[in-house]
Amino acid sequence: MPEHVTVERSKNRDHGDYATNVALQLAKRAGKPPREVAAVLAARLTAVDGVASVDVAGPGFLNVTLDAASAGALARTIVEGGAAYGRGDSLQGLKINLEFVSANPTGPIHIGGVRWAAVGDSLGRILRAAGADVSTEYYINDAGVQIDKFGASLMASANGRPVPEDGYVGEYINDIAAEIVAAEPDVLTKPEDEQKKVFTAVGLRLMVAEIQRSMEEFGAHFDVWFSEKSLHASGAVEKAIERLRAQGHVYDDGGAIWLRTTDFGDDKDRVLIKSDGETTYFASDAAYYLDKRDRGNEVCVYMLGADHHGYVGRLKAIVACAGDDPEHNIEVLIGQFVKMLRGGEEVRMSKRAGNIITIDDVVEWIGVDAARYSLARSSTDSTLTLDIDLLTSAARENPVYYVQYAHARTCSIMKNAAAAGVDKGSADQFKPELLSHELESILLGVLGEFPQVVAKSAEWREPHHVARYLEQLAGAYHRFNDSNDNRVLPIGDAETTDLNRARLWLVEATRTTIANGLELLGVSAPERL
RNA sequence: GCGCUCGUAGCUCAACGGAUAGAGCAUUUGACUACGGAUCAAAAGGUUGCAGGUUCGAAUCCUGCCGAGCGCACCA
Repeated sequence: MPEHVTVERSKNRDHGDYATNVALQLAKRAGKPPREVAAVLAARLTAVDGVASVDVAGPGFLNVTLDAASAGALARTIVEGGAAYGRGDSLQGLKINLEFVSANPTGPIHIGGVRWAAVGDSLGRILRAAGADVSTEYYINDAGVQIDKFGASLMASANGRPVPEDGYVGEYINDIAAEIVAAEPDVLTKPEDEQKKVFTAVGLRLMVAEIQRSMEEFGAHFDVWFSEKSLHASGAVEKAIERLRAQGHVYDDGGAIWLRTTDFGDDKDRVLIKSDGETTYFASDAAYYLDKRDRGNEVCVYMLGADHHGYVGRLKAIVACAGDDPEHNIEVLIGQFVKMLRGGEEVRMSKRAGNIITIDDVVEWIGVDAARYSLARSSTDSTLTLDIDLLTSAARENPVYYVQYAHARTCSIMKNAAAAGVDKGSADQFKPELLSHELESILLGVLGEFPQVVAKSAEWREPHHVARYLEQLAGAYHRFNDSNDNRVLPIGDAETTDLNRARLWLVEATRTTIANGLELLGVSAPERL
C-alpha cells in the first residue's frame, strides 16, 4: 500500500461526493491497469453502509457517492457538536510556543507587524483547535542601542531640539515626550544623563503599553510578554553560553567568544560576546530559545518578516548546538511584506520621514474584522498588496462581509422560525434523507470538509485555508438560500413539514460552522450586519 | 557575487502531484408585492515568466535562464 491514500471532496459534481486516486497509485505495484484495480475496489466499496454508488472514472479515479440519509446526517452531527465542530486532536499533547510580531518597542506597530498579528493570532487559535497546548508570546527588544536612541530622541523632542542622527522621528515621539514631561514636570531641570534615563525608562514603558493596547484592540492575545532585558538581569545569557560551551560548540578568537554555528549549516560562526565584553543580540536569542525550552515547550515557532530570513540558519544552529533537533524543536515561518497602495502608487514608509502606517490607522479605516480578514486570507509566502483607496471606499466589497452576511442570514432564518413557532424538532424526528436537493448536497459536502481544513491549516501552519474555506461555505449557503426550491420556513399559514424541519437543521449546522471558522480567524460572527 | 522567497485572468489573491487552473474586484447582461439584493443567475477574461526534465498525470517536483523582493556585522 502507498504511504498516503488521499480521499478528497470531488471538485466536480459529476464526480460524486468523494474521490480517491488510490487505484492509480496501486496500479504499478499490482501489475494491472489502474481501471482494473479500481473496479476491484469499487465492488468492495459499494457494499459499505451509507454508500450509494461507486464509479470508476477517467484514468482510474474512484468516485464515491453517499446516499442522502448518511450525507444529511452530518447536519445533526454539527448541531450537536456545536462550538466543538471542527476541533480535533491531531496535535494533541504537543506543547507549542508561538512567537510573533515582536516589533521593537521604539514606535507603534506598522502595517508589516499587523500582518503577523492577524496571521499569528489566528494560527494560535487554529493550533489550539487541533489539540495543541499553545503559548503565544511577544519578545520585547528592550535592550540594546535602539532603546538608547529612542530615549535620546524623546529627550531631544522634549527639549525642543532636533532628533539626533539615526534617531526616531514622528508625531508619536513628540506625544510620548510631552506625556513624560506632563507626568514628571521637573524632568527637564535634571542633568542630561539623568534626563535620558527617565526618558528611556518611562518612554519604553509607555510604548510597550501602547503596543499592548493596540494588540488587545486588534484581538491579538499574547500569553507572555517577554523582556529581553530580563534575560540579562537574571543571568540567563551567561548561563546559556555556559550550556552551549558544555556542548562543545563555543570557542574564543580575537578576544571575542564565538558559537560554531557553521557546524550546523550556518554561513559563518556567530559572536556571543564581543571583544569589548558586551554580549550580542545573538547571545540573547540563544538564551531566549533555551528559556522557551526550559518552560516545557517542545516546538518553538518563530514568525519572522522576510527581512529576517537570514536568521533561519543561525536560529537552527542554536537549536542544534544546544543538542536539540532543528528539524523538530524549532520552526521558522517567513512572511513576506505588505505593500500599500494609495492613489495607485506605492506608499513608501520610512520611520525617518515619520509617515508610517500604523495598526491603529488600519483599524480606523476598515475596522478590526475587515483588517484581520484581509491580512489572514492569503498565504504569507507572497507579498500582499493592499490598496488603501479600495479598502476604505469599497469597504463593503471586502469578502469578510460575504462570510458574515451568510452567518447573519442563517441567524435571521432561525429568528424568523422562532417567531413563527417553527421548531426543528428533536434529533430523532430529523429526517436527513430529505436533504437531497443538489444545492443541499453541495452545502452538506462543504460543511463536512471543515474538520479537515482546520487540521490541515494547523499542520501546515497556514491560517488562510480557513478563510478560503469560509468563502466557499458562504457561497454554497447563499446559493442554497437564494434558490426558490429550498425555502426553509413554511410560507404563510402553511403547515410545518418534515422538510422544513430538516432544512432548519441544515441552516443551524451552517451557522455553527461559519461561527466556528470565524472564531478561528478572530473575526466576529454578527447576527446582523 | 552568494543565499532565501516569489512570478497564476486587467487588479488583488486561491488551488494536499490529479479530472475542464478557481474566487472577489473591475467590465457586460439579467433577477426582489416569499426566509435581508452586503445576495443570486449568466457572459467575457489564462500558452500558470521562458526553456528543458521526472511522472500514467506538473501551476505544484528537478535543472537552467529572465524578472521582482529581501538578506549576506565583534548592529540590534
